[in-house]
Amino acid sequence: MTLAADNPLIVQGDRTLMLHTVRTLLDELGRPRRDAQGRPMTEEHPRFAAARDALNAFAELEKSPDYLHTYRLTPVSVWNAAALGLSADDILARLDEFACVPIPRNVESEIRTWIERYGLLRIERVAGASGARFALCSAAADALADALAHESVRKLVTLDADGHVWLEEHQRGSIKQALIKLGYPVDDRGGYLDGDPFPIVLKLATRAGEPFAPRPYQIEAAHSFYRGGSVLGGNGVVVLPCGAGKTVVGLTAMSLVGEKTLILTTNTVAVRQWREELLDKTGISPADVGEYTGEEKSVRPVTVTTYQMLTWRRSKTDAFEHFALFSRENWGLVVYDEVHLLPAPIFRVTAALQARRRLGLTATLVREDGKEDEVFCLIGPKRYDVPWKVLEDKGFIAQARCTEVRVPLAAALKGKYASATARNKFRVASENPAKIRVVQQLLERHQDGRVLIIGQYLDQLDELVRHVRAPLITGKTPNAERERLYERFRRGTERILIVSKVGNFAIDLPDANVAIQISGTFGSRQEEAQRLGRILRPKSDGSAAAFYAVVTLGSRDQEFAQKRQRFLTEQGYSYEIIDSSQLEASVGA
DNA sequence: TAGACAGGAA
DNA sequence: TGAAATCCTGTCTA
Repeated sequence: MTLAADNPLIVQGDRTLMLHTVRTLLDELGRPRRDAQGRPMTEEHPRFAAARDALNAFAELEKSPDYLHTYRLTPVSVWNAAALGLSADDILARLDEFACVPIPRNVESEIRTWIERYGLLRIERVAGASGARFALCSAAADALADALAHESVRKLVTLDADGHVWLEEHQRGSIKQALIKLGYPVDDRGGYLDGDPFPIVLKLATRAGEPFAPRPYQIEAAHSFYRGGSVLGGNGVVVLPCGAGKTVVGLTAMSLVGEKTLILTTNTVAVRQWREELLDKTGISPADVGEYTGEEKSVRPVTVTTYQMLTWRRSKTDAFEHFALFSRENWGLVVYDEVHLLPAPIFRVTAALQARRRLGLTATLVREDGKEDEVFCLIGPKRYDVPWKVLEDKGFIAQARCTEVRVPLAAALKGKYASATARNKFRVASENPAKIRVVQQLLERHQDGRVLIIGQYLDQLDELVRHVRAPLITGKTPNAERERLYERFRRGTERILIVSKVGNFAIDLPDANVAIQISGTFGSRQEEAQRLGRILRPKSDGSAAAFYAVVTLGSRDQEFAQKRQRFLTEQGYSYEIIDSSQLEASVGA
């Protein structure tokens, strides 16, 4: 089907894509049908879901209000598609298939240019008498000349009399960074050093005696990364939803590489979880798994550490003391857990590590700091991605119903809101005391639910504790106490937990099936995804999970809630919007 | 020698 | 846009 007038997509000259989510129902005479109140009736656009899934591979969702979603084509979004094997014709065919107006010429040519640029410049390893050398080359002489016209590139290379362009091995990363800024994503065929061999086999049963095998998509993801060990594989990012078992993808990749491995994580809880998983699901002996943290600094064939450990320094001007870990062993693979959080200094070391295999794992490739291009050129392209909804359909993650509950601000607080500075408006709206009543109603609705209540402001959470009988966990709660409360929640002794931002990080509460978010960070898409992820572990009875975002009606809070929801909307989740009075009615009924 | 806690960094 | 949580190291106590 091509260019049908009732298609849902408009491609605009500024590279934005507008996608209609609904269409108006018409009567036999072609007039809008109206409901009892005389309002035009709508239904979900029949091609919306298919279009959304098609666009997901090469465009980024920007805005998702009710009726019209906006996507953007960016160089990185298109290069990721190129790395997945899509051609310009594939992309244009998909746009054509869903468009209701012609695709602007300039967009077509830009897509072609971007796709052509992917791999136009290559880094090749050239064997020589005195060891391997690395050359920057291209089938297109003018592209090479264009790149060399920039000082940022030329200062990193040497030219010989024959016009060959040579670079030092350790400059592979820097040159790729410089070139991607110029719009040239380099195809690095320089290959990898072999790390010290360290065979890793996956076990067929966990220590608890339960059968274990990676799921089909986990195996596929690991193979998409490794690709038979050729120079075309061996680096890149695997994107999987929270709760879909990214660690197992890491373990499978490690077993394919079979060399000493360095694993980088965000915090010590995650370090322990990786260690547990390694011992539970692989044949590695406890003596071969090292933990390199504040408490213990052991370096073993498989070593797990934190980003903070590596980026620690005495003062701003001192050196990064623990960077040496990267060269302490002949690592064959470096795993970057939660790669969307990778801090700037780690990019710097990674730039010098281009001869090591690198695997990035994340649930959300979007970074709020816009450094997607650095992830792209230093870790690698997106190698594998499964839409959340697909895993949901197959039962690997729980179904989730998302609801946004809008609560008015009491008249007494309207003045305070109006007179607050722009930056305080968000907080005043976020801390709307009327949200407490909503929480109580939601708790009534889910009387048997295992509920997490998540908030951003400690004052607000303290206030909530006075009305809802449940323990509160914040950053100040000692680790032992946290563990005790999590354990009580798992056993069912506690049915409700109130958590601050600690709830964003690795906490493993498989039975939680209701999450109520009463406040969140300004517009963090990945935070919203993490929070939903907390309740996505499949339930033993196969039941659905419920996610509520409680926001103040018509306020900054509501605006930012929409921004936060963008990522999940892109994944196919839709938020039902209700206002608090409806909730009152439904609970009463 | 473990644990608790303060202080600094990003 | 700001608040909160994190981690590390170093020091103190028992």
